[in-house]
Amino acid sequence: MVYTAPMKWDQLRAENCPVARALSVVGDRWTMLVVRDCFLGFRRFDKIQARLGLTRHVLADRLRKLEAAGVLRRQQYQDRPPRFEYHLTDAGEALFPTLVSLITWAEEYAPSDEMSEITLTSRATGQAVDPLLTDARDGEVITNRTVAVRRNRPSALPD
Amino acid sequence: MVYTAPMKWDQLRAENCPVARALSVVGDRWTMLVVRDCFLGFRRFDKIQARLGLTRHVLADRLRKLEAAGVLRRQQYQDRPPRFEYHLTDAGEALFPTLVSLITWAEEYAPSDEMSEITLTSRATGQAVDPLLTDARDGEVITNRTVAVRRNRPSALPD
DNA sequence: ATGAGTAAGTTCCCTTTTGGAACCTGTCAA
DNA sequence: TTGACAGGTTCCAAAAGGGAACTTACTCAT
Repeated sequence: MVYTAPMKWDQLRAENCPVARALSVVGDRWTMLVVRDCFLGFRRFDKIQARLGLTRHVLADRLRKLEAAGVLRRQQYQDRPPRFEYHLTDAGEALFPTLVSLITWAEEYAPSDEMSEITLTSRATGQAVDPLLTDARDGEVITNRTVAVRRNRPSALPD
Repeated sequence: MVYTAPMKWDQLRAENCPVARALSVVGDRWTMLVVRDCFLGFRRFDKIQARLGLTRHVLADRLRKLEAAGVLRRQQYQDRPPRFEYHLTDAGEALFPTLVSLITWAEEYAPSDEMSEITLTSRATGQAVDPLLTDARDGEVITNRTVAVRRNRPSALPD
């Protein structure tokens, strides 16, 4: 068997596959939930920790990594003692479609008996939105049937 | 402080938030990479293990969980000894927009120096596609500026 | 018939990560 | 001066993960 170097999680960001690189930033168990709370407007350590129920040092670690990855920006809102809020950067806000696609998937394939805790509404009309992934060039719907994920050569991964 | 029950990872699927429910299925470090390989047509244990470099018992565990979640379906392709392939179900194929949004994000915000290992091309034209999330009702582009993520009451999580 | 190869796991041991709880620092208000 | 608030850090025990070997049940070339 032709053996190619295994992909270690902590060096995933150097990988050539964009999926691996994205997951090296947001692929952690808690990270997308932290990002969700930032989109919901929760920006402070204690608030996010209480909402998510993760331990404080894991949250501190995730916030550091998200800041290092350029997804969050730490913004001081008081001196003495210095206190910070975590704001989404442009890169962080660009995760919105990912968050939306997770919501859309769960509403259909992992439903809850109760009413969902969050909804997506148009800021212009206030109406619920119905997210659909399309091709910007011609407006065609993007699904696994209409679009192919293809591997390019050369790849670090086995065929 | 009003304390609400912390969210344990293994009971995340019972949560009321669709993001949490989606992540209880695909929020693991390796799971979306397994799904990616299924979209690329890699369906067998050894192949996926060699490509991802994760340990065999972790892969076995993830495949079991993805099957239990209805994302993958185990399909026997030979008897004596019985051997199986892992195929995406409808729920699995419905993760395509999530995968695409991760790819799109990484290409812009976590670029690699080399050419990306995978690309998205139209099955009809063979051309590269330019994914864009829109509202199916009126075709408006969905971003954090045009669409609000809102919390509904009642919620299990603190305000 | 013998040994190597294929495929899909399981088992073992050790390291890393996480969970849970307490502690620390600086400030303000009662 | 005691307590609350905010954002961490530190400690220990438990859980998850990495690495490698082992198992089962075949096939195929020597």
